This record gives sequence, C-alpha cells and structure tokens, in this order.
Amino acid sequence: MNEKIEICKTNIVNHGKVKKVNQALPKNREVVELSETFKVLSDPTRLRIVLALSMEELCVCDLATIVNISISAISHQLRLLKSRKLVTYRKEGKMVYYKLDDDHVVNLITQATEHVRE
Amino acid sequence: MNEKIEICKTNIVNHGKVKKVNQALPKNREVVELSETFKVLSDPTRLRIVLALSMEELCVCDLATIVNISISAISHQLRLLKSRKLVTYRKEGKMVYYKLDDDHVVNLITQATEHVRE
DNA sequence: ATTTCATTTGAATAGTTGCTCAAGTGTTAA
DNA sequence: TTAACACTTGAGCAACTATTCAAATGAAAT
Repeated sequence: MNEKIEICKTNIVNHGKVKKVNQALPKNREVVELSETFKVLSDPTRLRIVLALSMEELCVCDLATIVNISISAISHQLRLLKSRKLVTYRKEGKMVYYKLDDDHVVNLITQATEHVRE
Repeated sequence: MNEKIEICKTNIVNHGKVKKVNQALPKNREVVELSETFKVLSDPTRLRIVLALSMEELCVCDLATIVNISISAISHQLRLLKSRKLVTYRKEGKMVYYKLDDDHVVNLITQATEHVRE
C-alpha cells in the first residue's frame, strides 16, 4: 500500500509537518469506519428516521407517514440501518416495530445540531 | 408542502405517537443542514483533509502527499470545504496554505471516533 | 382456501459524487 | 519575455445512491 502517485515537483515542501501529521493521522481502516458513520447520517430521510426512532418505537407505516415517504423507500432505508446495527425490530402480527439500537448516535446528532445553529 | 402520498391502508396506526413525534421533529430546513454537515465528513478523503488540517496549517502540495491523492483531486475537495466555510486559506507567493476555519467539527469527529471504537 | 393488509425485496432509473485529464491562472525565477 | 511551478477549474466518466415500481412474503381475517 501507499503507492507513489504524481504529486508536485518539489514533492514535499515542509518535511517536518508532513512527517508529524502522517504519524498522528488514524489508520486507513479507522478513517473509513468514521466516514461510514457520518455517511449514515448524511441523508435527510435516514436522519429523520433516526430522529423519530430516538423518541418512539414506531411501525413502518407510521414512520412512512412521519417522514412523508413511500413505504418501500422507508423499508429500503430501514434495511440499511439494520445492517449497520443502528436499529432493531420487533414483529407483532403483520406489523414490524423499529427502534434505535444505538443511542450513541443521538449524541452525535445533538452535537451537530449545536454546530448548525451558529 | 406536505402533499399526501400513498401510505398504508390504515394510513396511521398510532395517532398519538405520530402526532407527538411530528411535533418534536426539527423543521425540514434544519434536518437538511444537519445532514449536509454529516455529508462533508462522510468521505474518507475529506475526513483525512480535515483531520490533517486540525493539526497543522498545510499547503496543497503537502496535503496531497499526506492524503496520497492527486493535486487536482485535493483542490476540488478543498474548494468544497471552502464553500462550506470549513477551511480558510492564505496565499504566500505561489503557494496556498489551508487551515481549519471551524474547530467545532473536530469535536464531532472526536465523538464519532469514540462511537466507532466499541 | 381466499382475500386483505403490512412489510420486504429486486430491478430499473435518475441524480449525485469523486476522480482524472487537459487546459488555464498567476506568481516567481531565469 | 520566457519558462517553471503551485494551484485551480471545467468537462467527462465510472461508480454509487435514493427512489419508484411491480412482484413476493407471510400473518390475520373472512
């Protein structure tokens, strides 16, 4: 890994800084995982789903009403959130109730909200 | 806005919950802004750039070396980060030095890091 | 058994995104 | 003034994503 690619002629301007930053940066693996966490929350629909589920356990039908999107679209997003272990579900007859599996994410959203309100 | 779309037959299963959640959810505008904040950090390249700039002010050339990506690609991403007011720059002769404009984002990343490490 | 209904799923599609390539700025050095 | 260099920019493209549509599943009601 870390193959050379064409950079600028001088290649590196400030060796000291580059070395220092390179050592302090998280490993690739961790950066990718981090970015994937943010990616889940980067879509308005998914964000609304997470926000809604942070308040109440909800069935797919009610979620669709709240987020104002088709049942199918909600279901696809819930599938994604399920695979990322952000939500769990519980079946009750024909209906399926979803809830947050990971309250940690709500803190992230809260902090981002403060950031947006400036 | 809020046009009706085809939802399930019963339309709403639990009126009480739906009403409560609907009132508590942030306005569309705010949800979109929130998701856009997360979107900036949802790409590994941009995340690395932000992480690097949180440690040192860096020129485009050194940033490209650190992130291991072409100068052009870095420049495109910096343009985006500039437009979102996340970075500022300073010109010094031929070179351009970038730095974070908004330390707030670093807190977000720190908290997400804790979340990932579980 | 058949129908109804909540939900899931796969395929198709329009829109977005991150990168490369080639050309363009503007500044410094020769 | 010309050449070299750091960086920017626009077009083009391949990969990805969110949604829709149609069909499928599986539980309850008839």
